[in-house]
Amino acid sequence: MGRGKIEIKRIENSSNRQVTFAKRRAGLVKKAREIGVLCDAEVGVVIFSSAGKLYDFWTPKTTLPRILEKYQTNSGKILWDEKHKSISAEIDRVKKENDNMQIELRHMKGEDVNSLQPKELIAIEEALTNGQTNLRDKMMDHWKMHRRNEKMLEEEHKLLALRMTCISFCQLVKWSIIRACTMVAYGYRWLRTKSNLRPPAGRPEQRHEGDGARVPSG
Amino acid sequence: MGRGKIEIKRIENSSNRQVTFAKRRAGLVKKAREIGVLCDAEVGVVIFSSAGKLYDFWTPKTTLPRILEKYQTNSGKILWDEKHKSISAEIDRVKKENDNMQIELRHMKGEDVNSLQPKELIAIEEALTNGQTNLRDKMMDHWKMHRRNEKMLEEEHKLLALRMTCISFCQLVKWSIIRACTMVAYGYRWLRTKSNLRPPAGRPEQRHEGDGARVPSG
DNA sequence: CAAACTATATATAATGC
DNA sequence: TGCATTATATATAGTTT
Repeated sequence: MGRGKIEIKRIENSSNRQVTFAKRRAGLVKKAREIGVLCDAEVGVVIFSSAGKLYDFWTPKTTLPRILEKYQTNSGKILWDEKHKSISAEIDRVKKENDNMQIELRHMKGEDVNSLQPKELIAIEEALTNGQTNLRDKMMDHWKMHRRNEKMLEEEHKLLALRMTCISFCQLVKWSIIRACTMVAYGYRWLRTKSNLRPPAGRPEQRHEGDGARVPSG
Repeated sequence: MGRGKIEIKRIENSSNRQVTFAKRRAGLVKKAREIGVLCDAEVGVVIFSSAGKLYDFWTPKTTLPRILEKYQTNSGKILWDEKHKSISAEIDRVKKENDNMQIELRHMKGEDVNSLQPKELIAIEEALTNGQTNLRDKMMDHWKMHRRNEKMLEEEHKLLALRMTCISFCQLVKWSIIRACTMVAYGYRWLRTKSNLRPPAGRPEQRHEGDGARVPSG
C-alpha cells in the first residue's frame, strides 16, 4: 500500500528500513489500540528494533503483570509442566525420605538414648552446626544460580526448588531438635531419678577444649 | 477502510464485534509479521478477546522468555526497584535483629545455664516444636499467597520474601540448637564432675506425660 | 536528514449468499 | 451462522520539499 508494491523480505537499505520501521510501528500500534477499543480486547504489542530498542503498547488498564499472568495461565502450562515433573519427583522423593525418618525416629525413641557419650554429642553438635551452615549456603547458592539464569517460566520451578530445599532443611532441623531435646530430657530425668543431686546455683566452671558441647559462633 | 467509516469505540453488537475482532486480529498479526521481516525486528503481539481467549504472535526465533528478559531489562527495573526497597528494609531489620541475637547469645553463654529447671526445659521444647511448625506453616502460607497473586515482576520480590522468611527461620533454629546443645553439654559435664554416676546401659524407663521432653510427631 | 505529500496497495465494513 | 464479495477507508512506498 504505497506507490509501489513491495516484497515482504528484509529491507537491505538501512535508512529505508529505519523509515519503514517507524511508519509501520506507528501503524501497528494504532491498529492494536483500535482492536482493543472496538472489540473490548486486551492487547499488548512489544517491538524491538534491530538496534534493540524497545517500543511497546498495552491497552489501558492492562498491566504487564496482568497480561503475563493470563498469558502464562493460557500458554505457559506445557512448558512449565515439563520442569514441574522433575521437581515434583524430587519432592516426592524427599517426602518418602521424610516418612522413613519418621519411622527411624520412632525406632530411636525406643533405643537407649543415654548410651550416647559426650564425644558423640560433640560430633552431633558439629554436624548440626555445619549442616545448618552448609544448607544455608546451599540455599543461597541455589538462589544466586537461579537469579543468574532467570527466566520467566521458571518462576514456579524456582519456588518448588526452594520449597524442596526448605523441606530438606526442615527435616534436618526437626530431627536435630528432636535429638537434642530428647537427650536433654533423658539427661535431666536420669539425673533426678538416679541421684538426689540438684543443679548447682552458681555459674558453671570453665570448660576445657573439646570437653562437652561447643557453642557455635556463626 | 470498508464500505463505511466507523467510529473507534466499542462495537455494541456482539456478533459484529466478534467478526471485526477476527478480521482485525488477523490483520494485526499479518502486520506484525511484516514489520518483523521487513525491518528485522523482534515483535510480539498478545491479544485476549473479551471472552478471555488468548491469541498471540511472536517473530520466529523469538521465545517468550527472551522477549521478556529483554522487556524486563528495558522497562521492568523501575517497577521492581519499588518493591525491592521495602523488602530490603525488612531484610536489614532482620539482620539487625540477628546482630542483637548474637549479643544476647554471648551474654547467655556467661549465664548460669544450669539454673534452667526441667519445667522450663519442657516449655522451651514446646516453643521450639511449635515455633518450627508455625514457621513452616507460615512459609507455606507465604508461598500459597504469593502463588495466588502471581505476577511476573514480583518474581524477585518473592525470592527476597522467601529469603527473609528463611533468614528468620534460620535465626530461630540456630538459637534453638545452641540452647539445646549448651544445655546438654552443661548437663553432661555437670553430671560427670559432680558425681561418679555413669549413664545406665539399659533402655530408659517409661516416661510420664509432661515429664521431660516430648517428641514432636509432625 | 526529516517531515510532508501523494499515488497506490491493503485492510476491512457492509453486503450478499 | 459463517464464508465470499466489494466498495471504501486506511496505511504506507516512494517522492518532494
